[in-house]
Amino acid sequence: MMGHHSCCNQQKVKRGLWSPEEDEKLIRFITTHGYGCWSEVPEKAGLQRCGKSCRLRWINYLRPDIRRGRFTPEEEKLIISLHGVVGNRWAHIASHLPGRTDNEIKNYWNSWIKKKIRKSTSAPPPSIETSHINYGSNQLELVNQNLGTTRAIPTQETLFSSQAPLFMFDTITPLDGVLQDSPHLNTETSWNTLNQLQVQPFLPSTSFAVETNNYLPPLIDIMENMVPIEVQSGTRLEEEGGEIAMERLRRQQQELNEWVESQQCSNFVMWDNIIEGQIGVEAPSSSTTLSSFPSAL
DNA sequence: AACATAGGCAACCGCGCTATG
DNA sequence: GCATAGCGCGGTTGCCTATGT
Repeated sequence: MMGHHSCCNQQKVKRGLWSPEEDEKLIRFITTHGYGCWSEVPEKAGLQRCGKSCRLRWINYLRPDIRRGRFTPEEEKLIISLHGVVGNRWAHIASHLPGRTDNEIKNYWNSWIKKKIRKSTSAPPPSIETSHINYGSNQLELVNQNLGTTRAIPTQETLFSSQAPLFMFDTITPLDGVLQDSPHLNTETSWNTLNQLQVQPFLPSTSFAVETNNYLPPLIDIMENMVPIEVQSGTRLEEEGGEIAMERLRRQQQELNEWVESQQCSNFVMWDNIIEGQIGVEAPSSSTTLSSFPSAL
């Protein structure tokens, strides 16, 4: 039996809460040596913990860029909105909130949702039937199947002010390197609500948000057919692979634009953001409508 | 004041994926 | 192709504190 978690099978591993001394040891070790292999960290750092525990402690609590304290209303809205789209994919949601961990968001959601459910027992949320969205249950199934999770249809609490459903997805591979030199960064990247809320989207990849009047199986198809763009982070256009990736990106963009046009979307926004703030993308004050959305990169 | 209960949070567990040999 | 190890993720537990009785 493949030694399940042999890292934790050692006899003297300590468990439970971390003491300040242990924290200090871990911080000192990681900040001087970094972490290549977590399983080696405890021994080298002089800790009676398993590597997994060290990793968790570092990721969720000790790392310097962690953001602690209460969630802001903006963060809360973003979480609610994202949860409506991707469901319980906490790590994915966390990737949109710089400095927040999946664990923190999950805990927050679990507390929050309990309250919400309790409160709403007297006034249940509108059912799908009462919303204006028109789609068949088979389509819903299709979407859930394709996207892997069952999710709420986000009608009530999306970041957008309208009642149209919001869909959002990321390209599979980070594009930061390619986009560094891309003219596309000069487009009217738009995310009105985020801008209004002064939330800086902070994603590991290019993302699209589509607000539609219709339901979305065609978009799912596009997503399914998207080819991962594999370019090392930091690759520039003039370097090997840059052109090809850019071409693929253009093609994807075009497909998406075509689809958006065919769907009479009420709104179509797209934003980029770049890891570690290498490039800041300023969102304009108002959302770019389809008609003014630049079709070319 | 003493106890019970609920909520918030940090940490753990087990599974699945990936890399390596 | 198989075995193994490490890591990341989502679900879950359990401790501590605040609040209620």
